[in-house]
Amino acid sequence: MSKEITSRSEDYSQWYNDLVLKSGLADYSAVRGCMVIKPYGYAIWENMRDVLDKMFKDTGHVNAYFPIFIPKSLFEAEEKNAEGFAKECAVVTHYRLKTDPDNPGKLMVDPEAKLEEELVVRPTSEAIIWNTYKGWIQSYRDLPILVNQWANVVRWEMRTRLFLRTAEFLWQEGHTAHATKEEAITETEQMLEVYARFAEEWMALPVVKGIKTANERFAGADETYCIEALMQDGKALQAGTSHFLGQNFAKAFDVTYVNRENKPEYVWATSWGVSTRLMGALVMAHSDDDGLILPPKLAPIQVVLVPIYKGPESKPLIDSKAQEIVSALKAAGVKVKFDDSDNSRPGWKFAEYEMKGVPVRVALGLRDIEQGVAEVARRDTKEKQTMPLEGLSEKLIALLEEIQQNIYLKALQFRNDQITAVDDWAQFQQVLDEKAGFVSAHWDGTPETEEKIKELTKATIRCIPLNNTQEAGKCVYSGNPSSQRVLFARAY
RNA sequence: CGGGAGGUAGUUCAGCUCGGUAGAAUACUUGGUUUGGGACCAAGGGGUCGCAGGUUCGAAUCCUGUCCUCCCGACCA
Repeated sequence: MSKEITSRSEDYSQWYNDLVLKSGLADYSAVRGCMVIKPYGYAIWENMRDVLDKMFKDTGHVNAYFPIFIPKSLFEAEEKNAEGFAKECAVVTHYRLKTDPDNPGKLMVDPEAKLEEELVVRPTSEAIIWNTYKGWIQSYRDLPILVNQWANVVRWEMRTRLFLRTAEFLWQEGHTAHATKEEAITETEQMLEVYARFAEEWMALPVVKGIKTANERFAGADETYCIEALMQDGKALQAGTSHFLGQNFAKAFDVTYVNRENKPEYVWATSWGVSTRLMGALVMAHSDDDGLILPPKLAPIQVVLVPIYKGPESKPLIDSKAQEIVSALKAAGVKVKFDDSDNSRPGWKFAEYEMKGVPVRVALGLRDIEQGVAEVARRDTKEKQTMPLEGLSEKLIALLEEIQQNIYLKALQFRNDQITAVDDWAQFQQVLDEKAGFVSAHWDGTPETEEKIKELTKATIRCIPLNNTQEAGKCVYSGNPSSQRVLFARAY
C-alpha cells in the first residue's frame, strides 16, 4: 500500500518525515520552509496549548496580544538580542503592490510605496513588548506584570524540517516584569518547572532541567534555563527555554519604576517559551515503525471503536452495543471515535489508527457480543486482550492511564540508559559516534573549550543540570580542573 | 547559502537517453457482493507533465531561468 513508512533503522530522518506526512499531522506548503498543520496535528497542538494555558493561568499569568511587526528602530534597541536574530529576520519594506505594466495580469511591488521605516516580522517579541511595558510601569505597585501571548513568529532558517525547525512556527511567549532580581529569577525557575511538568506528565517525555552555557544562551539574556529531551536516535532536543533577562531590556527601553522609597529602579525581566517544535519531540520520542504512538493525555482520539459487521442484519445490533460503549466513555470524559464508515474494512482501519497513534482500539463483532466481551488492543505494546463489556469503560480508562505511564517509563529508561559518564577524550568521541545520547563529562568552563569540542565532534553542551553534583575532575578535552560534569550531545 | 537527488492523475511511480499529441498501480465515483489485520467483480471520471521563456512543423522528452521538496554540509537561542 501507499502508506508504507520507512523504518527507523533504515533512515531515521525519512521515518520522521513519513510519520508526520502519512499520519496527517502536517503537509509541506507552497511557501519555502513553511508548513501546513493539518487538523489532526493541530488537534494535538490545541491539546498542548489548552493544558499549558491553564498551567500559566494557575501560576497567575494572563494572555495578551502584541503586533507581528516590529519597527526596526525598536528591534535594534537591545543590541545583543538584535544581533542574535538579525541574520534570520524577514523584513517588510513596502506596503503596496500594483499591476505590472510590462507583464499584463501580473503584480509588482510598487516602488512608490516604500515604508519610511522597515518593519521586522517578529522572531520574538521582547522589543515590542518592552517598548509597551514602558508605558505600563511607573511604580512598584504596577509590578509584577505577568503576561503571556500565543502567537506565530518567523525565523528565516536556512534548512527546515517539519515541526522541528520551520520558518514560521506557533508558540507561546511569556514576558514578565518584576521589581526585584530575586523575584524574576524565581519566575524563571517556576516556568521551567511548569515546562518540565508538562513534558513529563502530559507528553510522557522525560527531560533534563538545566542552565545553558554562555555560548548557547538566548541573545539578550543573563541566564537561560532549558529542558532537554532525548530522541530515539540519541540526539538531544531543546524542548523549552526560560530566560532571566536581568535589566537588559529595561535599560534598552528605559523602563523604570519608583520603589517604596520613591527612588527610580530598572525593572527585572523574564521571558519563556515553547513552540510547535514540541510536536516534533512528541513524534520522535515514542513512535515506532508502524506509526505514531501518542500519549493518551494529548491524543485527539483516545479510544477508537471499530465494528466488525457480519451480514447486513448484524449492523443494528453491533451499532447499538457500540453506542452504549461510546456513551459510557464520553460520559467519563474519554475522547472516543466510533468508526462505522463503510468505505474501508476492519483491517484497513486497524492499520490506519495505528499509524495515527490512537492509544486504544476496541473491536466489536457479533462473536464478542454473544460472549459479552470486546477485543481491546493497545497501541504502545501492540498487545490485544479480551475484556468483558460489563464495566468496559472503567477498564479502558485504567488502560489509558497505564499506557500514559508505560510510554513515559519506556522513554525514561531509554533516556537514562543513554546518559554516559565519560572521563577521557578518546572515549568521549567514541561514545558520541557509537552510542550517541547524552555524554556526561567534565568541562573547564571556558567558551573556547566548548567551541573546540563542537568543532571536533559536532556535540554541544546541552545544559548544566540543575542541582548538579559538585565533584572535582579534569576537563575531558583540556585536562584543566573542573568542578562538575555537564551534558554534551549532538542536537536537533 | 554550497553539493547531490527529485517535481508527470488525490498518492506512489513508469515514460525522457533516441521529440510525434499521456500510462500503470492504488485512491476516487456508481452498482453489487463483502467485513475478526490494509476485500472482490463490473462500469466510470480524473493530468495546462512544478512554473516561465526558448529551440522545433511538433516538447513531459532538448536548452535557459525560476519556484518547491528531500539528503549531506555551512548556519541556527
